[in-house]
Amino acid sequence: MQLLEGLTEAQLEAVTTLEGPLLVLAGPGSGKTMVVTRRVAHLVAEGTDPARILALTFTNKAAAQMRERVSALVGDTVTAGMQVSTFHAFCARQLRIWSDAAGVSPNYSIWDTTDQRDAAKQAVADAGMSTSNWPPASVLSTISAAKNRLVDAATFEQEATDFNDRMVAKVYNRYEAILRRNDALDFDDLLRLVARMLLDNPSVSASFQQRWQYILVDEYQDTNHAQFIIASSLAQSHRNICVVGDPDQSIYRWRGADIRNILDFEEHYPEARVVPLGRNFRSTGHIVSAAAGLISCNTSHRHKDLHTQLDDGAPITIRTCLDEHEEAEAIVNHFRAAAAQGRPWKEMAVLYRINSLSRVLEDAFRRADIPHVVARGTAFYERREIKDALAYLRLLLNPNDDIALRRIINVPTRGIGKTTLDRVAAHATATGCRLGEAIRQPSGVPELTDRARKALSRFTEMVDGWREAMTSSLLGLDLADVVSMVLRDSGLEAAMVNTDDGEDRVENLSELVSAAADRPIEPDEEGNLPDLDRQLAHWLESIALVSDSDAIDPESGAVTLMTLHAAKGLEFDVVAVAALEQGVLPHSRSAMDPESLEEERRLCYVGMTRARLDLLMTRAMMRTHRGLRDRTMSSPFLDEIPAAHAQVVMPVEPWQNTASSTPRGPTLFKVGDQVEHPRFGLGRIQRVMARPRGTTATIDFDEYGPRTLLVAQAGLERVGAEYDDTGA
DNA sequence: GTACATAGAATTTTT
DNA sequence: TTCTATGTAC
Repeated sequence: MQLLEGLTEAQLEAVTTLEGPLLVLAGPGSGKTMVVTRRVAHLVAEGTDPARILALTFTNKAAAQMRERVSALVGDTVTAGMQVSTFHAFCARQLRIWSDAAGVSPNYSIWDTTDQRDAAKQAVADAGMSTSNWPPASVLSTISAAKNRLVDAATFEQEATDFNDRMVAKVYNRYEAILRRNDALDFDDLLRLVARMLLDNPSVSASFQQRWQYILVDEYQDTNHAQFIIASSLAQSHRNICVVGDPDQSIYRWRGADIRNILDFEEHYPEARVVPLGRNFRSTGHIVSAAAGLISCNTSHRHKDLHTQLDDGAPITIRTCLDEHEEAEAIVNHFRAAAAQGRPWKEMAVLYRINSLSRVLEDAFRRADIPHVVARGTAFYERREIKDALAYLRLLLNPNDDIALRRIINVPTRGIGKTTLDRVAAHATATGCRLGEAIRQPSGVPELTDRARKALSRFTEMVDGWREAMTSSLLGLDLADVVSMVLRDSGLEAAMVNTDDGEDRVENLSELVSAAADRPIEPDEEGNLPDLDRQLAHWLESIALVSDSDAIDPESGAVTLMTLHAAKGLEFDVVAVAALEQGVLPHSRSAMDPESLEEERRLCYVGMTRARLDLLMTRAMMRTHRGLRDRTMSSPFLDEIPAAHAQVVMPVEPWQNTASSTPRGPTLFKVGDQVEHPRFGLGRIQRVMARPRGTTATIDFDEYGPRTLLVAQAGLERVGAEYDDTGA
């Protein structure tokens, strides 16, 4: 049978073990995706009803990929019945279906990180604490960790022993109250409430287990406690649970991932079959050995090393550069050389630890005219006008969502300013009603001016008008109609027209309308089309759960720039990992804690193992961060890579480049001079260096940014008088 | 009530 | 560097 062809013994075992608990330990490049998809296809081919299969992943992209690959094997009529979903999307959907059992409104809002921070900030203030001593973001991360362990506010308060936890407990209580009052859930709630429901409600749990008889969990090493509870509850009776993962690729500890879930799988399921896939089919020998050498420095690394039967290939390159600009240039040149040998751009990627590094790299690729995309799927939905539009829609579904309400009640300005809102809010608090209700009764608030009352009434009429239009079967609106109606009536669109970048914004808004029109409409469990409210809820939900890695399009024909986290699960012919510096990779925030340092090492390992043929690792000796230029120290990880597999490249003539060391001789240029270049136009010299091929100057061009050129060949002209200030 | 300016802070990764 | 929050002028 075709499904079982060309597999190694281990892979075959993983594909054909259909019943009972199964742990697949899949090293990078070990054919994990192929094994998983064939196993699902095999399950269906053996007569399992696809509707009984539930596959859970971490990203939408992984879910889409799995659905696609299984379809390719068994046809999409079969996969249509299958549930392939991310944990969060699965939970979000189940909570709308089982809202009564879970104790939430079916129209609940999902609050994103910004909304959460606003709520936490308010909670800190309500608790009488100062937001400077208790930064909302840090309090939130403690709360998030508690939620992921299924510890609610009351339990957290009971268990809080030290001062810090006791203070956080006060915030946690109030934060939860705010969420509840607003019919809002944060990301952690989605998992937590489903886990709680499965634990506490036997009939719901039974119904879930009846419905899905085969559970598959991808990236199991990254599951947190809530996800563990969900997966094990689902498999409780039939124990048909297959988990796939690799402890060496666990990189989400900071988000509550508990590596013990995968390490202790055999304890939870003593009858489990364990299939290690350690042979790498992806990368050439030097790359595999370099990565294996690095990961062997982790004390948590217990499994057999990765190995390959492919050729050795080329050693990896470890390159030290002078600064981030030269680093970006080195990567560009490296990629250009690979392209000259016939490698397509889409088979190349630059990986970095922190998003802020993308800028310099992006500039370099743009200047070099190389097609490139930065993986930032959430960027579109973070634009102000889009967030505003979505807030209107959220409010339409959930009138109790104060954060949405406050965001748009005066956008565009309609005379409902801070004073008015404060008065209404004070009144609402005093009378114990919600803000959303209070603005509907402006006459009940004595402090308001007539003008403010009128403005509030107009706002209410507008929203009510939309609701009516939505429920009117006569109009027969679809979701895209609703979106454009809101954009038009709210004045959001019209207000854009006169702003400086108005055209782009109007375009973004119409893109949002197209997105509403193009979104897939899934029929519900009974095969009926959901009503407009439900469609809106599903759409907003899918938007809330978009991630950066969702934007990666393998067919785009461009170099991909992304974080190391976003790169998990992907592979490329040529990979550059940038900024291997102390404090960046490993990140400075991991320095205190040995376990975090190990996670940074795993992150580096994940990055290295993305490369099939060619791996470049770079670091800069100087780097500008938050506007400050600093010397850097090399990452300890570079020293842990076995020398036999790496070729080390150092800068040719470092440190002849300070302002005082202007070379003597025929050079007419020195640091700070304004010069003109025939192609790049005006710029200012930042640096002059003696290099083997002649004197070079690094010039910050007004139009093209910094470039390093050979003075003898560049045809530079000095412009204007000499300046005393160097402008730097 | 609104728009602009200036001071100050900024946690890395993400559902 | 870039964003945000707060204060000031209209």
